Amino acid sequence: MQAPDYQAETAQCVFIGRMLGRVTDKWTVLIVRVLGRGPCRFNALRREVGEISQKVLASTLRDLEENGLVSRTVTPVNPPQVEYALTDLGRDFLRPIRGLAEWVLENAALIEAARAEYAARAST
Amino acid sequence: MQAPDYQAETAQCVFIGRMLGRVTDKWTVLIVRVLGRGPCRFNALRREVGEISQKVLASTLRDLEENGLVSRTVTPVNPPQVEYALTDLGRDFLRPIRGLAEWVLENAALIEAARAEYAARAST
DNA sequence: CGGGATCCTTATCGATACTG
DNA sequence: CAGTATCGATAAGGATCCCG
Repeated sequence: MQAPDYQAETAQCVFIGRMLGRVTDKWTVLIVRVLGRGPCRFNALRREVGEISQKVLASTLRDLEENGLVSRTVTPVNPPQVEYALTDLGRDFLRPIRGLAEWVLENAALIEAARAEYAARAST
Repeated sequence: MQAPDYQAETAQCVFIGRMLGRVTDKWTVLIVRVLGRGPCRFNALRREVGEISQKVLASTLRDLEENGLVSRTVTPVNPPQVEYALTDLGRDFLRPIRGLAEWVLENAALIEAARAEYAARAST
């Protein structure tokens, strides 16, 4: 027997899973981290982040904006200027992300060891 | 100018991003959560998790095993019996995951509000 | 400079069928 | 029961061109 709210919990987890999915793709973490150091414009962001196509950067930024983690400020000058920055929510989001990041870093050796052992077992 | 270890930090973040990617697909969180309640066999796991194909379940479990978060114990009886369980590392991993989950739940309303506002802006 | 539109290439997912 | 193998659909990612 399980707790009565098990189904609700499952629904929550699906919701969380979706949010995690939105938030944890390959690039989101990198972008949030760069923006954590201060506002940044599109192409500057692109250079800082590394090997990302503008399409993916644009769509990732749209997602972040849609979820309220990033703000987008257009200054209508010539040439156009668009600044991206973390919102309060986005800055707050750095906290759990850092928690996860720290965990990964702390346990990187264990994970690598597990992977090596797994590879060894597989090739035997 | 930036801190001298910025490149290294970037590499770290790419590593973290990869780990996050491994760890945060649609199903991983759900599976880890179910296993957090105790060991479970393949088909039982499949029923508990919900709408998942055995292919995806199998490959997700392989990934988790490869990263050392889940153990796989085969008991050679008839019919075959395979138990999956969290390893110590996997149990420890619940901590940051829960941190993230809590953050998502705490801020779900804000995120939904941001999404609603964004949608409203877009349709205008 | 900051993207949108398009096309093409790859992973990913799911369903079905088959094995020890 | 616990998977692997195969196939088709679909989504994600990248490259390129173009426009305000």
